[in-house]
Amino acid sequence: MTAKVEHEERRRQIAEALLRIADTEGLQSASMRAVAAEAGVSLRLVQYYFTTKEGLLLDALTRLGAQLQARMERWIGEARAPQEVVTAILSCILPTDAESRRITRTYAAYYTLVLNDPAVLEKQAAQPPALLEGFLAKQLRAAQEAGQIDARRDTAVSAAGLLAMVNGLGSSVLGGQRDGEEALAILTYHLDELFRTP
Amino acid sequence: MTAKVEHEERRRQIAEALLRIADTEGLQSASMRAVAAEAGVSLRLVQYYFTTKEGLLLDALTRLGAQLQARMERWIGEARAPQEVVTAILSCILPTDAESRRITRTYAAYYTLVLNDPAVLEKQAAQPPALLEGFLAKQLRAAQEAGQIDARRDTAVSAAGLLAMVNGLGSSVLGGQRDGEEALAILTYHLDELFRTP
DNA sequence: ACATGCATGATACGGGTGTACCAGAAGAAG
DNA sequence: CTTCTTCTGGTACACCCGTATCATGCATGT
Repeated sequence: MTAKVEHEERRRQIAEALLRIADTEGLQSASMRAVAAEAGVSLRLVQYYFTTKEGLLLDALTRLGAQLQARMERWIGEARAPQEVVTAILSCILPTDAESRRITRTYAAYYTLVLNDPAVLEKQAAQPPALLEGFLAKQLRAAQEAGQIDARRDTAVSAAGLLAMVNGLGSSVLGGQRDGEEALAILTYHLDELFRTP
Repeated sequence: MTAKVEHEERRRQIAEALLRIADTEGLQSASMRAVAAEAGVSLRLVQYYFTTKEGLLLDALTRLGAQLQARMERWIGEARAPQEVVTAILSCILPTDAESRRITRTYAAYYTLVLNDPAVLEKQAAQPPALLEGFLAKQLRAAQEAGQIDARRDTAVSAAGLLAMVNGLGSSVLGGQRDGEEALAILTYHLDELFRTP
């Protein structure tokens, strides 16, 4: 057979074309024909590799999640101290550079789609945020036990609040209300506030 | 003539039909025909009162903004103390009851639309958040001068952070990650944290 | 009473959508 | 060499979209 790698490679090529369109023109502009044109293949091929549009959307979303996770791991790097890890995770989500801007924008595009699609994408997409929040809370707890955070703080609630804040900051950046630098400054301010033992 | 009030009444009726659809099925399902059906009028009428779809979208967005502002003023009520005002404003945005859920969902629907429409809706929609943030910052500053907030806090940055957090919390509620009560709890926790003089 | 203008209804048009169908290449298996 | 599976291209279908057009009602101002 013509090797399975080529098959997967094609799928990747097409799915990434979808993501590119979702980033630049929004998901509603990502028709099958537009994706095919962007990927440089025929409409039939898109149909062949992903039978339905929903399949394509789902696959692309999975890949987007993988990209974000890869970025996070890259940003964490060799950081081991909880404070550094938390800072890395949170600030790498903010749309400060081209890559994060792209990822955030595309996620935002998917967000609206998920809102009005009962639960089709639910199982696929609803887990990362919950897992991430748990991981974050664990890091904060570790920092707290190391004496870097006031013992009276509730680490779980703090983690949820920080994540929500980063999310909201990202929205404001995408909406053009402020730029990435300002958003990052706001985040670091609150992180400094948290990591302070009186 | 048949009185201008009827004209405006019709516009309201149609625009609210649009908002109703945007809430329940998303903005992408709000076609002219669907809006007409929802409002119980003919397609031609929708065209007549709002010549173009963009006009309808814009008008409905303006009304949505007015609804949110009315809700905020209602929630502020007779509260005058800065802490109460801030708490009221922030918590009334969270999707905890039917009305706020509706408003938040509809705003979210518009958000994606604004992201990929260069600047058509910009002037119309980009001002409220900035104004609100300024107002919030002013309230925090007042509370700080009254000694209810640690003097070392940066009120402007805190206001921005809180607003972003509420925004993010709203998204998580809409996404089904947690319910309104939990979100409110997270918000109150951070407010209590802020309004505390060591 | 008639003409004027606003309000409404029915329908048509061009275009874009997701998906289905049919017909061939190309290469492996017998 | 033939046969069969995997892959690719072109095209058609039914549907929905926003908008434009034509025609009619109906109340009013003179």
